[in-house]
Parts: sequence; C-alpha cells; structure tokens
Amino acid sequence: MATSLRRRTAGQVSGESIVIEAAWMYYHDGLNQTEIAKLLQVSRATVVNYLQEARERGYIRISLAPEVFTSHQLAQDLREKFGLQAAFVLPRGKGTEEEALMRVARGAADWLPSLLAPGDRLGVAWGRTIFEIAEAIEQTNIADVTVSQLVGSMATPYGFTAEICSAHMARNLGATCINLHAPAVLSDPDLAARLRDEPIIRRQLDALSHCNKALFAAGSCDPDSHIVSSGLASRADLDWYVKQGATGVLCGRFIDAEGQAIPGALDDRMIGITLDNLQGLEVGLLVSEGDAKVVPMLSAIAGGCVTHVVTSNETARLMLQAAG
Amino acid sequence: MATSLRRRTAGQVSGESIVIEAAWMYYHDGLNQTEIAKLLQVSRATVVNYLQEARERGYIRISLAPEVFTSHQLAQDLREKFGLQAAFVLPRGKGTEEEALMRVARGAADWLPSLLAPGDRLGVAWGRTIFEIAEAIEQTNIADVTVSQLVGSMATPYGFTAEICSAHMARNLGATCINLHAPAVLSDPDLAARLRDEPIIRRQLDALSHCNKALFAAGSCDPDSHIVSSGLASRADLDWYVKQGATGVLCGRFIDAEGQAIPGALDDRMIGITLDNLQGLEVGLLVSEGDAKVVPMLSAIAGGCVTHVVTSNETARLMLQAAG
DNA sequence: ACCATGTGCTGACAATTGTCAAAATCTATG
DNA sequence: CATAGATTTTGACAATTGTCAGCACATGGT
Repeated sequence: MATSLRRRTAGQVSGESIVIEAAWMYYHDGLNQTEIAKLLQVSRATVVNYLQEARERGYIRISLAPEVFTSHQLAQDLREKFGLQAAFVLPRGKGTEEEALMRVARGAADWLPSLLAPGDRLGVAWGRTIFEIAEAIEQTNIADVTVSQLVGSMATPYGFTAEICSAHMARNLGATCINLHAPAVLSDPDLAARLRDEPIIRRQLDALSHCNKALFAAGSCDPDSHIVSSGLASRADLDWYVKQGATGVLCGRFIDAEGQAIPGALDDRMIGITLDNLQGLEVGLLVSEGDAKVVPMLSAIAGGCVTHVVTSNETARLMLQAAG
Repeated sequence: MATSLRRRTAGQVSGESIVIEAAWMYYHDGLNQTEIAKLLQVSRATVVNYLQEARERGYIRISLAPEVFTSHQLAQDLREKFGLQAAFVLPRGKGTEEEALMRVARGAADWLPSLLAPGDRLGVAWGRTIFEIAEAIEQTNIADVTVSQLVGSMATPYGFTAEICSAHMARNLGATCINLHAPAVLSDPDLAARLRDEPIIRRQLDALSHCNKALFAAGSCDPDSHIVSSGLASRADLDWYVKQGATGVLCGRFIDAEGQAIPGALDDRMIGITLDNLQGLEVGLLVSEGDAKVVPMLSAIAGGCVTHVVTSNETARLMLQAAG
C-alpha cells in the first residue's frame, strides 16, 4: 500500500500509475503540461509533481550519446597515439579544478556501465576521483558483477576510504562486493607478510588476481598529492621514490615514466594488488583530470595496463602535446 | 562539416564543437540556459539553438525506463486493440509462473479498490488467481459495497473455495458478502433445478444479476486446467466441449473463440451466474497471466464482458500478437 | 470524538525556455 | 572589393515550466 493508492487514478486513460501516465504523455507523446493536466483532470502543478517524481524514481533516463564524446577528435587522437581501445574526452568547462574533477567523474560514471558485462569482476582502486565516480553512478543492474577492492584501506582526512569506494560502486551497480579488510600500508614488513597469509586476506587477494576489468586513477608525485596527505607514504618516502625516477602513482604503487613499478621499502609493507596483476585485463579504465595528472597518466599508459581513458579535453590536449 | 567550422569555438574551453559543450552543461551539469550563455559568451537564444541542434543530431537520448516503457506501451495497445476502458500491464519479472501469477494478482489487488465506488455490487468468481487477489487486497473501506459469489462452491484440493475467495475479498474491502450456499455443479440436472428454486438460493442468484461490476479470471481448456482438477468438469466433459469448439472457461462456463457460451450437458447441472448476466457491466475485470491463458483471455474479451484487464507484459504481448 | 500530523492537490506568481524577424557575419563570385 | 546569398546570432516577446504557501483530506494516536 504505497502512497500511490491514495493518488487519483487516471480516469479513462489507463490503469497504470498516473505518474507513469503523465511521464509517458510528456516525454513520449510530447504533450505539454497544460494538455496533460486537462487530460488527467488535475491541476498543472500536479503534473509538474508527477513528472518530478517520475524523474526521481528513475523512470526517465536522459543521457548524452557516448559516441559523441568518444569519437571527438581528441578522443580519436588519444586512441591512436596510445593504442587505447577507447577514450572518453569531455569538455573541461572553465570551473575550478574541483568542478572539472566532478565532471570527469560523472562522465566516467555514465560510461562505466556500458563497459561492463554480466559476470564481470571489476577491481576498484581508491581516491577522490574514484569516490566521486562511485557516487555518481546511476543505479543499474548488470547480472552477476563482482566488485573488488584493489588496495587496502586508509584512514583519510577526506572521509572516504577504499572500502567506501568499492562498496558504493557495488551498491549502485547491483554487484556483490569483496572488500579488503586490511590497512593499505603497515609499519612492519613482517606483519604485512603475516597478514597477507591470513586465510581471509589471502582469499580476498586471490579474488583480485581474478579481476578481468579495473578502474583506477593516476596519482601525482607532488608533495601535496594524496599519497602523502593520506599517510600512505611519508614525505621522505616520496622524495626517495622520486629520486629513483618515480613519475606517478598507480593503485598505491610508484611507477616510473615507462610505467614500471619501482621496487622499494614500501612494497613489503603494503596490502593490495601488485601492478603485474593489472596487466592484460580486458578493460583498464584510467580516469583522471588536471595538469598535474598528465605525466602520471602518460606513465600509467606506458606501463601497458590502460585500455580506456576518461579525461577532459584540456588534459587530453596536454597529454598529446607531451607525447609529441 | 561546413556548418560547424564557421561556428564559434568555445572560449578557452575546447576546440571541439560548442554544441556538445552546451549540451553537456545543460543535460549533464544541470546548468540553465542563462548560465550557459554567460559561460560560453553567447546570447541565450543561441544556446537554445545549440541545444536544439544537439537534440536533432541525437546527442541527447531521453527514454522512459524500459520496464515502465514496455508496460505502458502494451497497456495502451491492449486498450486500443480490444476496446477496453483500461489495462494494467505490469512487468512479468523473471521468476517462476507462480511468482508471475502472484505479481499480477498483487497488481490487480492494488488496482481494484480504485475501480470501486460506494454502493457497488461486485461479483467475484473463483480460482487460484482470484484467491490471491482477495488475499493481497489491502484493507480499504468503500461505503456500502456488496460482494457476491458468482459461482457455487467446490471442494478443492487447493484449500481455497469460491466462498473463501468472496469472503476474504469482502472482508478486506469492508463489504458485505453474499455467498452462494450451493455446490458449483451437481450430478443431476433435476436436483440442480430444484435447488435453484429454493428461496435462499433464489435470492442469492438474484443478487448476482444485480451486480454492476465483476472480477474474474480466464481458465484454459488444457487437460490439467483447474476446471478438471477441481472436479467441476470431468476429463470427458472437457474433451466434449473442446470438440464443440471450446477455447476457454469463464466463471465455470465453456466459451468458444467468439466468447459465446457453448451449450452442453453441464449447464443444467451448474449453479452460478450465466454469461449473459456478465454482459454490459460497468466494469468487467479480467485478471490472468501465462501463455496458456492467452487464447482464453482473447475469447473472453471477444465475448464482450471485459472492460478492464490486468496481465503481465509478456502475456499482453502474446495477446496482441495472436490478435494480429 | 478530537486533535496532531502527514500527504497530495491547487492557484498565483516567478523563472526558465522557445519563437521569430531582423541584424550581423561569413563565403563565393564577378 | 563590392555584392548577393546563405548562415549564424541576437533581442524582444510569447509560451512553458517550476515554486511555494495554503487548503483538503486521510491517518494515527490520545
């Protein structure tokens, strides 16, 4: 006995919910609200409410044709230059970096469902971008999808953790979720090793190596990057890795310009996917935006685990420029 | 290509088509035309043009959620095709037949109260579907409604009888109930005739002919149909009626493809409403679901006593298909 | 029986969006 | 480089859509 039963029933029009009736007339038949109000014998204001409800309930789906963006000249250039399967390049707009990031995240959220198929096992990394994507994904239902958390959790000052990223993503995809119940980095390599051998963690890590698709962002090696501010690496760690040639961060691992993981002290203390497990996936979706991400993105792509990219036109232009 | 090259290029935003920029801002970012005009430094009217172009070129996709869409479309088609007052087509879902039936029954239960008005006299048939509807109806109170049992009772192996159907229906509707205190079918025509003349039964049958609305399901002529398994007709009876052209069962009476009652030996032995009394009611609500019910439903509709239908999208589709 | 509360509906007004003819701009050509 | 012809942009106005406070009615609790 939902609220709808108290609602008026559309007279001779239909037995279906009057909300759907109104939505149909408006979006399908192209009638305007005044006409609909007359037909349904309610006030126009009520029609407005019905339409709003229809939108809120997700009866109405408005989407921008992805082909338009993926086939943009820049997207095409990215594909050819970097050997990608597809690229989604969307207008940066001229808002703040914050706004640009949100836009890219929403674009990725729009695109992601069409990259997934029933039975997929999707690995999800962590970060501000990933979090926003998880939030922006519309409720969709693809049969039998599993979402796995690619890296351990961190207590962040931002209020979103790796667990929340994967959990929200799973919820919105109607997928089952495999979390990684461990910190991303421990203070002692030995403890990390023992933790990795715990049966629970073992199984979760095993699940990671069976992912066939992955979603990640590129991290920069700036002193104010997430990798430091989240406490995953210390400032000293960062400096050391940069001295070894680090140009970016991927799933918590430092990589050089060739996209190769840089071995270092952190490796043994971390719990999460290793970069060799990201190789050869059906889909490796890299989502990032901003000047600072250009070099890290290029590094990640050089490493060979990226098949799809979502970014802004400005960043895309810089990437192409930097790559000559 | 000619047109777009002359177009202004979005300031620092992009070398890409300004049309897409505008469409993105409008449909994705939710900005209004005034804001977009300011950002793109064009007049608002121009933004209107861009958006129109985006729609014309198919960049924007507006659709009703598929389930809702098909449901509603089918309902509309049913109405037009069969001249119904209204149809309620709900998603069948992908459960078992059992679940689909429950769903349809649930839908009918939700809908029925809105089809009733104070003072109505509702005739209720019998069957698994009707039973579930009676159970699923939420307690509602419509003034001065009377529920009448349309056919006599049978001892069934299912545990629900015609009496229970109407009694539950009446209870949940807050209506008074007129049961038919007689078996649905007797072994001897003479005994049936005498029973029909009994004052008590007489009054109850009279009440039936004063119903202004009715609720019934369509029965199939399959050997394993309810009409046989409930003992209302023997297997031999069924075969005989099928040979006479029976394509369905309505309120215990066999009908042909035109919806006409087929005269036969059973008629004289039955206690219950005759089909001519179902003609011209304000509401004749037919509720059925399943492949086996398609032909019976079409027959019932052809007979002219059906004004409203509740069914699943799959069944509706088959009905329309079968009707050409 | 009464009142408090919640929910849906409505009318009047505010904001947004669509239309159209005229002006501005571009392209091609003599 | 002037001009016709086509296309794009624009401002003013018209139409449509959104908002919100208040009303009507049903429900649940005292």
